[in-house]
Formats: sequence, C-alpha cells, structure tokens
Amino acid sequence: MSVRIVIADDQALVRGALAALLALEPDIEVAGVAADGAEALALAAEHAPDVCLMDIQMPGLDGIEATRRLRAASPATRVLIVTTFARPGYLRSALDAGAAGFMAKDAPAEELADAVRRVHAGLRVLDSALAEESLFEGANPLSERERQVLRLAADGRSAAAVASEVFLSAGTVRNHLSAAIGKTGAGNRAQAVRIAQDKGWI
Amino acid sequence: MSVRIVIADDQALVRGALAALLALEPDIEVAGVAADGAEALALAAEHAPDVCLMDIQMPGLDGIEATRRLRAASPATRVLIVTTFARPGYLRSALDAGAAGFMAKDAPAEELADAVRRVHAGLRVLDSALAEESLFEGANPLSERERQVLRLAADGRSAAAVASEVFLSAGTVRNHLSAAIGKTGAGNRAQAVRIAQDKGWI
DNA sequence: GGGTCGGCATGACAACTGTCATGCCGACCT
DNA sequence: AGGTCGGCATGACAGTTGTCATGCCGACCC
Repeated sequence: MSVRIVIADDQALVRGALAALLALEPDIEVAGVAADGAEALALAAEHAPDVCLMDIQMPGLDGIEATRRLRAASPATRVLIVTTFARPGYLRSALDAGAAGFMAKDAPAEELADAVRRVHAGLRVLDSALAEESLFEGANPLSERERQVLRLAADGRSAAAVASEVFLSAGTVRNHLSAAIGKTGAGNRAQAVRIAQDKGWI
Repeated sequence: MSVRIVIADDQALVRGALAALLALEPDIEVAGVAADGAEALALAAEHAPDVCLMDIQMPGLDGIEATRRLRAASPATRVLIVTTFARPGYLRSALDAGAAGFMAKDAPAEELADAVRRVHAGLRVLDSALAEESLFEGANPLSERERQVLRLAADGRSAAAVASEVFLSAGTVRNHLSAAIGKTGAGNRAQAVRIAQDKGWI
C-alpha cells in the first residue's frame, strides 16, 4: 500500500526533480504535480492524495493559503510544507493553516522521503532548530494596520502614496511605520521591511 | 561514453533532487555534488567532469565567481548555470564569466538533460526570451561607485553610514544614490535598490 | 460605572533624503 | 595644445521621513 502524493512548486525544474527523487522510493507514488496553489487544490480534489508537498512562494494562491483551503476541502490529505525560506513566521503561519510538516529546502535529500512517510503516518515533521527559534522569537508583534502599511511601503512607495491607498493621512501612515520600526528594532523603514520579511511577519 | 557532471547548489534538497533526475538518464553520470562554489572547484579538480551545473545564489563563493575560476583552472569542464532568478544582468555576468549555458529553474524538467548534452557537445544553451531581454535592456548603466553605494544602502543604511564606510562625504553619497535613482527610473532609493537587484545590476 | 489598556489618528518638529549648480580631474579625440 | 566628455566630489535648498505629545474610541476587568 503506497503513499500517494501531489507536489506543488512553481519552479518546474525543482518540481520535476522532486518528483524524480520521490518516484525512486518503492512505497511512494507521485499522483500529480502542480505549478501553483490553485492547481494543487484541483489535483488534490481529483486524486485525493495522502500527502501534498507544498512550496510557500508561488504565484497567485500561495502555499499557506492553499494549505488552509486544502485542509478545509480535503481533510484526508495532509500537507508537508517544503520551503526555500526557513523563516520562523512562516513556520507559525504554516502550522496555523493546518500543515502537518515543515521542511526547509536545505535539509538533506535523504530525509524527504522519510518526512513524507511520517506525515502520512499522522506524525508532525518539524525542523527542530526552527521550531525553537519560532518559540523564542515569539509571535508576530505587528498589528494588522502596521503589516498592511509596511507591505505597501516595501516596494518603495512614499508615505503619501501609501496613505492614499489605505485612506489615511500621510502622518498616520508615518506613525504606523514608526511603530513598525520600533517593534522590529530597525533604524528606518527599509530596515524594518527587511527584518519583517526575514521573520515572515509580512 | 557518458557525460560526467558535477552539481553545485546550496539547497541540499534541490541538489539531491537534481542529481536524482539526471541520474535517471542512461548517458549522464553524476560524479559529485557541491554545496557552494569552493566545493564545486575542488570536485571539478578531482573528477575533471565534462559539465558543471552551477547555481548562482550560494554562500561564500557564488556561482558567477566560481565559474570564472573553474574556467581558468579546468578549461575542459563546461559550465551550465541553473538559477532561480532569471535576471538579464545575471545572464550577461554568467556569459562574461565563461558559462556555456544559462537556464532558469522554471524551465521544464525535461529540458535539463538535453541542455547538459548540448553544453557537453560544445553548443551554447540560452533562454531565448531572456537573451532578448538582456540585449534590449542594454548593459548595466551604473558606475562602480554607484553600485557600491547602492549595495551598501540596500540593507537600510543611512547616507551618513554609507559615507563613513566608503570615506566620502554624506552629500556625495546622496549624489551617487540620486544618479542611481535616475538611471534605474526609480522614485527613491528603495525602489532603485529593488530595480537594480531585479535586473542583476548590483 | 470607572479605570485601564491597546490600537488608531493627527499635527508639529527635527533629522534625513533627493536634486541641483558648480567645480575638479583624467581619458580621449582632433 | 585645446576641446569635450564622463565620473567623481561638494554644499545649498526643498521635500520626505521618523518621532513625539496628544487625543479618540472600543474592549476588558474589576
């Protein structure tokens, strides 16, 4: 009785290579591959796989949101997040969304098949160092408004431009940014953006 | 007579998966895998492979610089760059460094083995859309100083902090940044950093 | 109800940022 | 030699950003 899986990753080369790697295992069967979250949902509905390997960074529907919807639509399919960026905030979001496992892409290739089997067996799979860091860091300290404003400021918009997007005064936007700068421990908004992205807070 | 290759990529999972994918080809033999540029050079010296698959983003010695050194040390080994980021500036740097091919990781997995064979046969392998864009964009317009200052400003340093790093006045640093902003078509330094990174100019 | 708290909003002030006019210097051409 | 050009350096000016004191409001707890 083999484990049936679906793989979702936007980079075709990586997707195909992961499929090749897992297809080598006698007890794992690759039922399908998806290039984004929406495709992953469709494939999961069609094939009802045991496990879905899910990247976070994907165009359109990202891996976190896709996990949330997949858990709601097909509770029998368990999700193993496999991500380039081992950010503490991502781990938390992934678990909140209902993921059963979380692996960074710099983990040894030999561990992947085992992780799939463990997730299939109903166990959680976590990078222990990252889990520790996630606890140590504490939760995302930014308020909803602060995240929103910081996201908009992230691609270099001025305070006035952000203000008109969210229907606030420019002063208020600067105030939220100032709060975000304080909470991230940054010295200005550019650093705040970097730190927040690095921790997976925005 | 099979093609002997070395694979360099810092993400172990991707490295292993690419190795698995290529090992399936009867005429390709994976002689070794490396986690960074330095390891790749050592493996190339040891095994004298026909082709080296090289990621750009790697800790320590990056893929571009590793390619340059590998071409100098082992001219018989041809380099195929395989990168996450299909940036026009990267393509140019890679070719200048002596790479024989340049593939993005979102290319179909079926093309990888063929690309390896072509590179081995002495042909160039290029993403044609990217090559066109690279020509259209023209060369990196930033001067050495502008790149240096922009790189330092990229992680949120103030003009004064950058100035003391490079022994210039704060005003001069702002002037270089202003020039970079103009040349990138950005509206402020944060946008200039984004655009320059996106095109592979810094 | 009264007190406290966190999130949100605002304008005033100081610091920083982006632009510009100006000047210096070496490379290149005629 | 003289002219032109691009890269580099600088300070003055106007616009943007970061901080702060202040106030409003709903949630929560005696």
